[in-house]
Formats: sequence, C-alpha cells, structure tokens
Amino acid sequence: MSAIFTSLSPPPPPPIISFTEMATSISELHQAHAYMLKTGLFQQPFAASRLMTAAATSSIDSLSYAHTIFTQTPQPNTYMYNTLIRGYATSPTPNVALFLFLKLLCDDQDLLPDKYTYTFVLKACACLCRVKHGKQIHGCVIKNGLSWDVYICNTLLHMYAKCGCFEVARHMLDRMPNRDVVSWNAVLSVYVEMGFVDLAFDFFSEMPVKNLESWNFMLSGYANSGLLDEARRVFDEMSVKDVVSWNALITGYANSGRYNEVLELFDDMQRARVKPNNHTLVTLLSACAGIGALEQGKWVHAYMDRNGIEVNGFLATALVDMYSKCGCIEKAVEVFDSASRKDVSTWNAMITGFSVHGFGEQALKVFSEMVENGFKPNDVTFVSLLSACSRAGLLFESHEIFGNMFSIYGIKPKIEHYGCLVDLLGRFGLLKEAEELVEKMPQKDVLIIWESLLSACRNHGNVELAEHISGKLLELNPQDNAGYVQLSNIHASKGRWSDVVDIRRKMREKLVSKKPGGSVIEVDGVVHEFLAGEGMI
DNA sequence: GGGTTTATAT
Repeated sequence: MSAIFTSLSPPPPPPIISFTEMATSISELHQAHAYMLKTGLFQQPFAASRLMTAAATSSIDSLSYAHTIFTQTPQPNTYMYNTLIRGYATSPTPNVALFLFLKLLCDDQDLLPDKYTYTFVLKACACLCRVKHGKQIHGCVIKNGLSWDVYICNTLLHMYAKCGCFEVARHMLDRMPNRDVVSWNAVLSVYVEMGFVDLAFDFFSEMPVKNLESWNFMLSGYANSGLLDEARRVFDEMSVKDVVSWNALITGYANSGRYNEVLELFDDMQRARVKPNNHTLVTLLSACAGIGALEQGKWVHAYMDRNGIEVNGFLATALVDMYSKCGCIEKAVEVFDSASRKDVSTWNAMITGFSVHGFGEQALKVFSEMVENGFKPNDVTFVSLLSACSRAGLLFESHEIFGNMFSIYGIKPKIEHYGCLVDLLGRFGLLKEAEELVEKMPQKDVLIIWESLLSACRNHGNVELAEHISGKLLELNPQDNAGYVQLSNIHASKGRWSDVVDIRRKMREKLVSKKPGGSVIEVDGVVHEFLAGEGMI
C-alpha cells in the first residue's frame, strides 16, 4: 500500500529548492546557485526558475541577480519570463519589462506569452503611461482569445485610466461581462492618484459594488488633497476599517501639519484595537518630530522595542529624524549606530541631524563613512552637507563638496545647493563672491537666493548692494514682503528714518504685511505654540 | 510542478 502511494505522489523537490526558498540573503542564494552549478541541477529549467524567483520576489529583492540567472539559463521557460517581467514592472525601470516581452515574442519562437505575461507587461505599460504599447498588447490579448480573463481586463482598465484614457476605460468597463469590484477600483484608484477627487467621488457614488479598498481609495483621495473634513466624513461612514484606513487619515492630518490631532487619532486607533504597522509608526514619528513631542516619540520607540519591530530603512530614518529634531542628538546617534539596515535617507537624516545641531565636522565624517560603505549620495545629501558647512562656517570644505558634487557624484546643483553656498559666503561677509555665484547660476532670478544675499548685506551693513538687490526683488515680485522689510531694516540700522517711513507707507499701500514668526515647544509632554511678540498660549 | 488585478509612505 505504501509502495503504491509513494509511486503515485510527485517526487519531493530536491532539498536545495527548499533551501533556496528559505534564503534570507543574497549570499545564501549564491551558495545555492554554486551548488546547483556543481551538481548540474542548474541545467533543469524548474530548478533554475525557483532560484530566480527567490531572487526576484522574496524579501531579498535582487532583480539584477534574478536577471543574471535568467541570462545564464540555456532555455528559460515562460514562467521565468513572467517572473522577471513582473519584477521589472514594479521596479524603477519598467521599460525592461517591455523589452523582455518583445524578446519573448521574437527570440524564443517556441515560447508563447500566457495570461500571466499579459497582466505583468500591461502593468509595466501603465507605469510608463505607454498607451500605444498597451493598445498593441490589448490586440494580442484579443487575438489570443484571452479577453474573458478578468485579471487581464482589470489590468487593461487600470492601464487605460493611468494613461489618461478615461473614456476608453469607461467604455470597456461598461461592456465587461464579468467585471468585479477590482474593475471599478482599478479606475477609481487612478482618479484618486491623479488628485481628481470630485470625479473620484462621482465615480465612487456610482459603483454598484464597493469593498474596503474602494473606501480606502476615496478616503486617501480626500486626505491627500488636504480635504480633511471630507476624509473624516468618509472615515466615519465606513462600517469596516483596517490599518490602511487609519493610516490614510493619520497621514492626511500629518501632511497638513495638524500633529496634535495625529497623536489623538493614534489614541483612538489603539482604543479601536487596530494594530499599527510600520507606516503608522513612521507617520507618528514624523508628527512627533514636527512638534518636538519628545515624550510621545520616545513612547513610539519603546512600543517598537516591546513589539520586536526591527529598526530598519524608513523607521530608522524616522527615529533618527525625530530624536534630532527633538534635541536629542545622542539618542539619534545611538539609533543610527544600532539600526539593522540603513538606506540613503537614513544616512541623510544623520547628516542633517549633526548639521542642525551645529556639528559640521561630524556631519562630514558621517558622509565619508556613507561613501566608504558603498552608499550613493543623492541631492538631499548635498543640501544637508552644504548647510552643515554653512552653519558651522566650514568655508573651505563647502567649496570642495560643491566641486565634487557634479564631478564625482554626477549631481547637478539645484537652487537649494546654491542657497546654502550663498548663505555661507554671506556669513563670512564675502558678498562680492556671493553675488558672482548668484549671477553664474543657471537658474535665473530666484527670489529666495536674492533674499538670502540681501539679508547678508543687512548683517554686514552693505547698503549699496542691498539697495541694488531690493530694487531687483521688488521688480521681480512687488507683493513680496522680504524686499521691503529688509530694505527698511537696513535704512533703520543706518538711522535713515525718513526712508523707513517711506517704505512702510508703500507696504501699506500695496497691502503687503509681514507674517509673524512662530515656534513650538514641548513642556512636560504638552506641546505649546508661540507667535513672535505674543505670550504663552 | 508554481503565480495574477486595485494598495496608505521619511
């Protein structure tokens, strides 16, 4: 009996395949790869495809390694093509998915795309907004008799909507015999993504079926457009809510700077016994950073410790940012050093932390470590570095960094980078050099840059240059108050009171007013807000 | 042999 049973069951997969599927790092996959090459197992498409899938889809997520395995496989099957096309469709380079689809059609004559291939390649078309290619593939779908497949149709709907062809999508949706809730969601999600909330709401009201995702789309549409009352109304109307619903609302409040409400919502969320996920925690931490709510920030950190949540990527960045914005640079360093995984943003957050605390040298040191560890700095890195130099008065270093930015790292300086340099030169009173730099900028007549230079003129009492720049600023934007305010301040500092009165009169005539500055501080776990010239609220 | 559509984010 047992012999018959054994002969009927499929043979168990070789143990190496189970090993491949459990691998948690590239080096383990490399070991499996080496073993397969040594034993000849790699020649079997099934084994090779399992290895490739592990590289392309698991948490390891190494698409380029998956592609290498694909290239080394003598006769890849459709499954392998599909896995790779899917991987590229959701990567930063979806055009490779299209290229692979063409390769499948042209190079491998004995292979045919199947229904899975179409869903993946259409997804790539949607990401790239290539409706022309999408239509051609739609033609292939019809020709191959796959128009009945609801997965393919839903991806087609999404593709047409994403490319702005809402009428085509609508036409298709109305004629789909087997449409389901995902079909409606596929179109709704695009209205929401593009910020067409009114159209989204009309469409949403018309939907004959709705699920939790539909409600979440509508909710996040309002929340992302800053329409918090509408978002709240949708949220309150929902009979079932999940962590995505809570996150969407919380993120909406956080993006509008209503941080106290963020923390209140989080309390409600806990009372509703919905378990926060990493997104929730990241948003909470950024809210804490925004109002300097150290106690709540520490609470989130402790919550992570208690629940064994790994401090990596997003969360490590959010924690470093929170601690440094709340004034605890030592805690920020501690979190940074012990983070299990860092990405470019985590390094940037640490550099920014040192920068705002005035530790220019440390910021530069972290940058060297970042490069030594093989991370590629981005434009944000250089804003942080240059502003670190500016705050710490590191003139020589800033020139070197600014020079290397393009020549070594290939990053073109943006307005922010020039802004940091102008600020630094201004602090040193090198107004002539600063002016020359501004004149050399490829971006012309940027208000904020001239304003920065103007304030340097004020600090160093350079009236002529200040007058020249003020004139320029008022010419560029007569409603801009910085020009008026700074110029009147300069006149005041020189005791030229009649000029001051004159400028203030002009400001009143044009109804330009100066907005008061403000600040927030946490005392005993409560956040207080101040406006310039006011007492404690 | 196995897998698919819509998805909040520093």
